[in-house]
Amino acid sequence: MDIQLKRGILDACVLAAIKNDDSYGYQIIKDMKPYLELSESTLYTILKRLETAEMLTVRSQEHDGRLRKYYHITEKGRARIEEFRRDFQEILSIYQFITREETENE
Amino acid sequence: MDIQLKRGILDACVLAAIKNDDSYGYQIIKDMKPYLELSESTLYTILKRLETAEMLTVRSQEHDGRLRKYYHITEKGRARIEEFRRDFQEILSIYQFITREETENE
DNA sequence: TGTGACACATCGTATCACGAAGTATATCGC
DNA sequence: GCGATATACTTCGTGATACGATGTGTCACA
Repeated sequence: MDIQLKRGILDACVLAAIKNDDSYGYQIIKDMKPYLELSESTLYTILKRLETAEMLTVRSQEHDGRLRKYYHITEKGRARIEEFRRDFQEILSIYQFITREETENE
Repeated sequence: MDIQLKRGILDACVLAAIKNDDSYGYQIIKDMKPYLELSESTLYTILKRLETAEMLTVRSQEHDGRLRKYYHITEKGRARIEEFRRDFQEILSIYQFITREETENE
């Protein structure tokens, strides 16, 4: 998948991954894998950014002697998903523009 | 529109704007305006990049005493549009993932 | 004992959209 | 004739950001 195309959906995608249940980095990667592959360095960068933007909150919790950081979506985060949904409607009309075939003899 | 989301479609969009007929910078901006606003600095950067990538060719031509650079799409350019079309199918399924509502009581 | 899964972190790099500013010509109103 | 506006292309600097490489540490299993 083209990197530039990926860029636009990553934030919304990560937020969507924790939309229903809190989750942690490693799990998020596994959940998204069927749809979209992303490396750990990329994900943690995104999570940090979303935290700074107050779209999610973090809580550390030990699990089998290993640290896990659970991420919880905020209202701002949900709003971000909604914004993505709206933007995507525009994208769809641009997609039509890009892929339309020239009809008749103009 | 979110810049990151825009990034992914810009190249394909510009190529689509010259897909049927050769065109020049100023005209391309006007044609795309109903779908997508972009500044001159952005467009010319993209055109240069697409030329380097051999997705289009350029020919200078004088018009009313002013220089115009006409851009012509190549086979590689058309292939790029096709690639976009394929990638977009993936994007659609990710869109489903992002926007799906949790059903029943899980 | 070592290999692989789990889990998170940091650093450097390359890509890229865009605003700002510049150059130059043509047209139109006053 | 003069200023404003449209046409047309260019260059520079900056900020955002995905990702590979690399590192830290734990746990399970053979």
